[in-house]
Amino acid sequence: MSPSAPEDDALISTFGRLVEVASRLTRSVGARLEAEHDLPLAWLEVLLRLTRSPDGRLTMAALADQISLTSGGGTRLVSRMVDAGLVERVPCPTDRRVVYASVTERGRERVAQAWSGHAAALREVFAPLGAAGLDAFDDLLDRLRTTTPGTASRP
Amino acid sequence: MSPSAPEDDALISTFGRLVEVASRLTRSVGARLEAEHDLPLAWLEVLLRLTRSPDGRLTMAALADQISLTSGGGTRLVSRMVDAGLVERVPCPTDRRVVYASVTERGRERVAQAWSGHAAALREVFAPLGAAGLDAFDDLLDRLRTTTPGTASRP
DNA sequence: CCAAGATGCTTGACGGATCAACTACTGAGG
DNA sequence: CCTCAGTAGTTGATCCGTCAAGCATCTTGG
Repeated sequence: MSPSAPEDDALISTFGRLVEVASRLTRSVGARLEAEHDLPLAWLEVLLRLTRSPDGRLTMAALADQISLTSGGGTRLVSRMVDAGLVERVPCPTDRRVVYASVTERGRERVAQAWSGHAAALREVFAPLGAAGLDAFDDLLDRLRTTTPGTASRP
Repeated sequence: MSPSAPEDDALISTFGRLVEVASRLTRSVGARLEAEHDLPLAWLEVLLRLTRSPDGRLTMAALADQISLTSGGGTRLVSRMVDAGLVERVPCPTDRRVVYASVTERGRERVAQAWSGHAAALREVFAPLGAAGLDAFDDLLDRLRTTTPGTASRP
C-alpha cells in the first residue's frame, strides 16, 4: 500500500535521509565537542557567527535567523551565554529597540580553544565525501538554502 | 581573529550550512504538512517508516533508530500516536521484552491523505537541485549516513 | 541450573525550544 | 504633530526530547 508514484517515493527517501544525516552528524560532532571542550554545539555555532561578523556582534534577530531559531529561542540562548560570560548584550545607540549580541574576550578564547578540535571532528565526519564530493555537497546545500522561504520567525 | 586554516574554515561553513538547510527544510515542509493535514512531520515520518516495513510494524528500538531518537523519545512519541489511534503497540510473542509499533488502519488512511501533498511540498523544496542534482545529493547523503558512527541511543 | 550481565522498553526529572501575548520603540501618512 | 501600523526583543505557558534510573526478560558460562 505504498501510495503511488515511484519518483515521489525517492524524494521522500532523500528528505528522510537529509534529516537523519543532519541529526546524526550534529549528535556525533556535538557530543565530541561537549566531551573535549565542555561547550554545547549551539554555543559554538553562535560564537562562530559572532566572531565572523563585523565588530564581533549581530542583532538578536540576525543571529536568531542565522542559527534557525525563533526570536524567543534566540533570546534564551544568548541569555545563557551571557550568564556564562561568553557574550554581552549591547544596546544599539541609533535604534533603541535593537540589542546586539557581542562576543566577549572570554568568548573568543573559548572559540580559539575549541576550534581545531571541532575542525578535526568535521574532517573525520566529512571524510567519506572526498574533496570533490565536499565541494559538490557544499554547492548543493547552498542552492537549497538560498531558495528556501524565509526567516524562522516569519509567519 | 578567525583562528587558522582556510580549508577548515570551509568545512565549518559547510557543516553550518547542512544544519541550517535541514532545519529550514523541516520547518517549511513541516509547517505546510501541519497546516494542510494537521499532522506533525515527525508523525508522518513514523507512519512512513512503519508502512514501508514488513507487516507495517517495527520494534521500538528499530523505529527510534530510524528516526534518530533515543529510546525514551521513541516511547513517548509512539505513546502520543497510540492515543491518537494511528499506531498500536503489539507485544512480541517470542521475546517478551520487545514491543512492536504497528500502523493502524486509521494510520494508513492518514498517510494516504497526506502523501501527495507532502510529495508536492518536497518537489517544490528540492526543485532548485534539478534531477541530476537530486541524484548527486542523495548519493552524497548516503555516503555520509553509512559512515557516521552508530545508533542514537548507543553511548 | 542458576547467577550475572545484556537487552528492550518505560518513566521521573529536567533542559531547551516554540508559540503567543506583551512592551517598547520607530517611521510613514494625514 | 499625532496616530497607527510594523518591527525588535523579552517572557509565561507549554510541548517535546534527553538523561539516567528502573523493571522485566533473555542469554550465557560456570
